[in-house]
Amino acid sequence: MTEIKKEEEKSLNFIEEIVEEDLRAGRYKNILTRFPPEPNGYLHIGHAKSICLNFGLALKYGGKTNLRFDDTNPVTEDTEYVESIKEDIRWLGFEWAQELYASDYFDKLYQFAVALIKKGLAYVDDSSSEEIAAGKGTPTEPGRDSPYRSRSVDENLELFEAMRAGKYKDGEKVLRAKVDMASPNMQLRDPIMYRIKKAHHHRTGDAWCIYPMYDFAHGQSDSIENITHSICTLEFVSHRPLYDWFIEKLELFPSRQYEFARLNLNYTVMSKRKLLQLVNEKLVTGWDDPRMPTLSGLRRRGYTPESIRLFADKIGVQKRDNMIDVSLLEYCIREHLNRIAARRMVVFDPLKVIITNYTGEERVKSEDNPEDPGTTHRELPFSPELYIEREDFMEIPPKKFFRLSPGKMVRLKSAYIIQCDEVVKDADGRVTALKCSYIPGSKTGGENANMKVQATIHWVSIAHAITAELRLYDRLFKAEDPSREEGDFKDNINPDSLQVIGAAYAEPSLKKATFNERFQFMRKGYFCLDKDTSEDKMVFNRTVTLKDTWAKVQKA
RNA sequence: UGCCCGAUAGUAUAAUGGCAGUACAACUGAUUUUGGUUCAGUUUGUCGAGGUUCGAAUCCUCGUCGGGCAACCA
Repeated sequence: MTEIKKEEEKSLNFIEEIVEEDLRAGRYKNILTRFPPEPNGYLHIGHAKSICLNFGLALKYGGKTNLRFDDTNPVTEDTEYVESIKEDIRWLGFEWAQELYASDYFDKLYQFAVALIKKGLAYVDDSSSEEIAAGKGTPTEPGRDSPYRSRSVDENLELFEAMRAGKYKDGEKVLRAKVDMASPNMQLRDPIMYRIKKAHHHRTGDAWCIYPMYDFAHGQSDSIENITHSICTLEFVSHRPLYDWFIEKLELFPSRQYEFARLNLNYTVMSKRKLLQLVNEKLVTGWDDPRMPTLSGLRRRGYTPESIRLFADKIGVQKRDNMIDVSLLEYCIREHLNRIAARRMVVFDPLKVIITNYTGEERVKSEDNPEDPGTTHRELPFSPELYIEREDFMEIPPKKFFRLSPGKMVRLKSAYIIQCDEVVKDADGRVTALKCSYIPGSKTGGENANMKVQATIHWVSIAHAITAELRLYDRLFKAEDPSREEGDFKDNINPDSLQVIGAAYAEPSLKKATFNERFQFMRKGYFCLDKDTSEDKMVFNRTVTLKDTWAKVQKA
């Protein structure tokens, strides 16, 4: 009940306000949104913002969302991308009403173009692209009319048909809208509607050699589908008058365009061009490299759909430029993983502990998740030879060091309290082992279980441990805003963004890990199995570290 | 030097002319068999100058700053 109340009290973003007003005024019975990716790359966290907005709006107001591929440029697009995009949207947890393609409308769009020619609102231009660019003027000076601007309707009809029939080479002619070469809005200076591209299209094959431009495809596609709210990013604001112009002149369903600010994340690049460069130049292993901000990368890294939806919800929707702190994303994934991840013990950098007063072997019980009131438990083998984390011991501890040091006691998680009696070193003075004694009865439920010690550390039994490769990730870029730095953005790549631990020692229960599971390696972070796992080697990715206040204390 | 969009703590985001609030981050402290979690608390803000008004983050004017627009890309 309080949950619902909270939901009601939450304020609306500006697009929700528009939708509610439209619904209240009875402009639409139901809303219809669309997510319109171009299938020329993989989806990233920025797209997730748009997906959550478009699908979330429809869900909230009882409408629907179409998935429409904006496939009007055959040279950059491919079905490989279509498939990955569909997979990513489904993974995020959304279902589209219809799967559509701008290329579904090529015939219709051609008819629309003919209609505009007949109205004297479009013309074939023989100018070269350089001439057209020169004729556009600049933002501060008006453009000049093309010499072909006043061709007759009949001539335009004939030429456009010839364009379609393949009589001209690429670049020889274009179809332009006749709007206003002197408009202060550059988008309105007779924008190109169609260009010649003798290229194979991933869906229409070689049926067409002319392809509509974005501006002549997007709004019309929206109209054909009866999209009520066409939501895009801010760089299209200046296109809106053109969007409306085509719809008005063609007398189509009046879809309306609304713009919001795209997501920027610090220490991250988000442009498709730059991400493609990282992949092509092998600076990452692929689109799904766990350091990439792509949805496939985040998925492989161990991010959950819930965490990304939470993130999208928390960042909100506005029109001002923003730079979101990655720590918010990290908060969102920790928030989810803390609730669902099974706790396991894994030693990254082993230091041998010999418990001199313990013989034999036993199994100790440990809860899988203390956050879960109905948590299950597992049994861990305990024996006199253990590994603990090397960083959990210091021969000469600084003031605030709570862990093991000579003469000090710590608890071994879910097992006994031990005391360090002796430090074993090799010839170089490096600590090779610790001789400790355990406190009998200090195990959970024992008579000495309530003894206070300053720390509880994780451990594994050497005889029972299994090994696994661990991949630890850090931010891919050193600079907060890599694309804003001087020079090449790639100069700001963090050389330490990947750290591989070839063989960490894990409790044996991890042998049964599956790809869907999420784990918290206690005191070390959240992990999931990587697809590189094979019969003879398990590989885990660190999704995110735990919050580490000790690390902060150390730095200070 | 044209047109358009925008400006609220470090970062985001509310307050729709009436007490500037929330989250993340940061910092205290409590709890804790994870230096995790949880809980309590602290610090930090309306871009500037005028105007309208009993009252302005909100409306108006002028600035300032940031962003977008001159692809046969989307």
